[in-house]
Amino acid sequence: MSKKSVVTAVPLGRPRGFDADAALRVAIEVFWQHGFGATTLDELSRAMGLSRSSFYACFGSKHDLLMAAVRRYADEKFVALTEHATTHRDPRAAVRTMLAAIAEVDGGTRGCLFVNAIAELAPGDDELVALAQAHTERVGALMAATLVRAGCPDADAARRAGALLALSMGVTTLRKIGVPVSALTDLLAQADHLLPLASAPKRRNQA
Amino acid sequence: MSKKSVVTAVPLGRPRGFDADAALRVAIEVFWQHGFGATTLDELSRAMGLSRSSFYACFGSKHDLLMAAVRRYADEKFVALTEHATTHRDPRAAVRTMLAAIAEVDGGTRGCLFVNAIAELAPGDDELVALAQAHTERVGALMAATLVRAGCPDADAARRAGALLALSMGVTTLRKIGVPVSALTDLLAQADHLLPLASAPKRRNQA
DNA sequence: AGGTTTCTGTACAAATCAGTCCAAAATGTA
DNA sequence: TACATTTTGGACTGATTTGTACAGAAACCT
Repeated sequence: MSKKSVVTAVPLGRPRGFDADAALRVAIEVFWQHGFGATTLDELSRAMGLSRSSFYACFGSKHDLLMAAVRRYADEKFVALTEHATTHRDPRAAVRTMLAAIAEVDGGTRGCLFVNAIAELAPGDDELVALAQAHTERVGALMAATLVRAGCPDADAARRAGALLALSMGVTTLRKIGVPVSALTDLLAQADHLLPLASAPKRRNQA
Repeated sequence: MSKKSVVTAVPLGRPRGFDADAALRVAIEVFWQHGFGATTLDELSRAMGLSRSSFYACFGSKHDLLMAAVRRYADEKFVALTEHATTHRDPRAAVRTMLAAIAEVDGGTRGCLFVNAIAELAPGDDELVALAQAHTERVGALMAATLVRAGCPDADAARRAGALLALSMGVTTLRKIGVPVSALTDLLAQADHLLPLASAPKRRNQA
């Protein structure tokens, strides 16, 4: 009755000659390097290795592609952060690793694609703002949970997580103007002052 | 011998029919709101109230105008910060006021023109990067000096100042995606943990 | 008032932009 | 092999971009 299988859904006609996933990854790099406005469609399609018509057929528009790129970037980063949060035995170490990841300390002078896009297009771009809100919220929640695990009182977790987030985001901007990595890691280490008691881990009323 | 005075240098011919200073201020607003790439020259000249030829005769180019706008913005902010640093009797209060000023907490959702420009154009724009470096350095030095005045050991002042700077810059980005002001001030108050002993102001070995 | 210098509005130029269209090519199926 | 379906390349479009040229108007100095 049905041709083959409902779930397999073999595409008819000529298959595309490029890997949409790899192309999106390239697009991330290009937007990351040059921003949205300064990137032309020719530059994009050439770097991604596909023609104009294939570009529009697959990605819709320049702005759609940006959204896809930022979304992918944010998702992958969130996955990595979750891993950092759960992998480390010491929650304080987990927080430090997370901060370094958010700050993109070893990502060159491109800064953070997420922060870059927000700074360039928000608050005028509603779609981007919505995505940014959702992503910031989930990362903040993850950070807060890790802080609680490190002994931070629940009432303070959210605001401290927010401060740490802001700190890391600011670091990405400093990186873009050429502040050396050594100074930034040194600077990022100051986050320890926002963590629960340094030397004494978890001093609770237990037994 | 000389016409009138060397320093006065009265301009010959028809005087310009607009206030270049006020026009620059308007340009700051426009760039602040829409960024560099998304702002057209028509939009600029119309908002500034001058024709195309007057625009180019007075400001050179769109990019030159951006540089002038950012420079003016940074200079005025630095003047205000210096005032905050020297006016307050309590250096801790001075720091808090400075942070609020840098974070543009009550500046709407436009964020900070300085951070916006960096995120959009750095690291590709050498001229902007140079300006950003110089400004960041002087603000950092001012902040560090204030921290020292608050009892922070000299060795830590620079990195703590940097952390506070990054924190404030990150807050501007959060503001752009709609995080409410109340949350941000609450979040910014976490900076106290980066200051010398909170409740006990200056516990040194004196007498 | 005359002359000189500078401003100002508009028209113009050349380039570039995002996005569309269409015919040809390539694939799976029958 | 013939058909249906989709991709692909490249030309094309129309709007928009920054920046320039020019001619007339306006102000200052002598």
